[in-house]
Amino acid sequence: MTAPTPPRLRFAPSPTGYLHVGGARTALFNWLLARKTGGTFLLRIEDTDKARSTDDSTRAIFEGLTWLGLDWDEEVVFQGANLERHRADAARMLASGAVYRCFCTSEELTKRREEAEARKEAFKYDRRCDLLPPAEVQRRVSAGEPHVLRFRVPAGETAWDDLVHGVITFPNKDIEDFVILRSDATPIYNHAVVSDDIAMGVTLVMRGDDHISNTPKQILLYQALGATLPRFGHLPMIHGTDGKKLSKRHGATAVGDYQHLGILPQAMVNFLALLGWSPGGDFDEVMSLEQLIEAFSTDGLLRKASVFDPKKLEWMNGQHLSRLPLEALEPRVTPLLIAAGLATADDLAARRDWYFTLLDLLRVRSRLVDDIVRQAGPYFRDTIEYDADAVAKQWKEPAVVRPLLAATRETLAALPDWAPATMEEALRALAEAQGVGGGKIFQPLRVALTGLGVSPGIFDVMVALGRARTLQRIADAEALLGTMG
RNA sequence: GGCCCCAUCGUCUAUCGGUUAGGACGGCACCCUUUCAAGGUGCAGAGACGGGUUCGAUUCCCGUUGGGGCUACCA
Repeated sequence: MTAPTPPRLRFAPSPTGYLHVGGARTALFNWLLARKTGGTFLLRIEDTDKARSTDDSTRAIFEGLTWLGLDWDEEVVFQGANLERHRADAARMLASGAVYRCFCTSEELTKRREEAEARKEAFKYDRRCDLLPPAEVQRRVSAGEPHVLRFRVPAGETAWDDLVHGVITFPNKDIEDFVILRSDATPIYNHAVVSDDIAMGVTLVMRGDDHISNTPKQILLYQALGATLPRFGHLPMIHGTDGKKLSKRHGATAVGDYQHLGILPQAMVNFLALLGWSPGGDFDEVMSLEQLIEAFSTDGLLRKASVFDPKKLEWMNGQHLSRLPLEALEPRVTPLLIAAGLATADDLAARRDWYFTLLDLLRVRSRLVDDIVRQAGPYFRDTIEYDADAVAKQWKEPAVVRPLLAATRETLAALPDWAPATMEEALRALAEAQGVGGGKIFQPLRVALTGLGVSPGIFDVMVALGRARTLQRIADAEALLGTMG
């Protein structure tokens, strides 16, 4: 036995959209394995389709990976920059006889394909150009006739021991002589991938299930190029709730969408990791990136496609929201608070302790980062808005509520200190003196202080608000109630 | 159509031949409680079907059915 060499892994997205959650999960598994084994995680942008590739997409991929915390170890490789090597590799295979020139135009091919389909036959390139006499090939090449390079698929079968599926075998007769170089001398996907993976020294190719049928072609290419085969592993797809491949019509599918929805990167990564992978046995599903690395193993990779459940993602996010150290949560919330016009960076920095206490209060009742911001208004604004439903329910009888609030205000104003225990004791005593239950005091008070029917515990609210503002809010409410009676 | 992959509660999963088939999300009920969350407890809910192999199959094999992917001079 030799000591296992740490693998060189890569994530190779094409910049034709945004970073899809499926792609993000593929990247994550590659990254986790690299971090777990001391291997190397590489990033390659497959921009050979110039018509569809955009700089925006490339940027979205970088931003998405960075947001998720998936860093890559070497300089990003842009596939488009390797054109000359792709051509040289193709030329080598032409020289060795592994590929041949094909003069069939795509129009002809399309026509033949349609005819075959009309006859309900499976279309496969018939190798007619491989049968051309060498002299004719020479003549047409000299005449400058456009042509592609096709790989001559040998007889036999192609198989590999897939990291997640075990042995997968394809009879070569089912693989057509595929194009590797277009007539404009640019490489086709499979060829560019193999050429680059060889050049980058990739030893383990982990990618989506949808690439299984590309793998035998790529293996043939490795062999024709005389290169050492990497290990292959095919991850199951992620489906929408309807069981179909996740796509735009399922709603948010880009990781950027979730970032904007208020999902934490920790939660996204945690959720994605558990889609198609399980550490096995009993375990706490809420895990940090570090814990994921620790627990990760290719043994736990599943074969079945999984359905993306936004509900569970939200739950997962709520868990992370509550468990994250406040120092780590703060930078996720602060920009949103500032953007909402509730506070300034200086203000928050100046009362950091107060701010952290408030965050701790609000995050328990939040699933999304935005939920925190949505609840924060009453603690920052000078004036509050009254929720109509809350008013209708808790201030139903102004003539009763108003004097109770006045008594509450006076009781609070007379308190020796501004501590929850003191407040509770005094207000419960007040309730008893008034012959009402605590709720009759607390609920209208909540509306007076926050304008809302729901909030953190009322004493926590008063501490967060401070004595002056609390008393002022109650006085404001009394005045408002006076106009309602 | 051809080739390939897949198959445990609605969803994510545990189980590596012997379990009352366990957990999580979601749902429902209850508890806690000044509201809402959080938390706690409980309930409902699964081995697609048919053959084998075996003393014994969710688990191994074959078939059927169902789902998915690929089938370009896209990636």
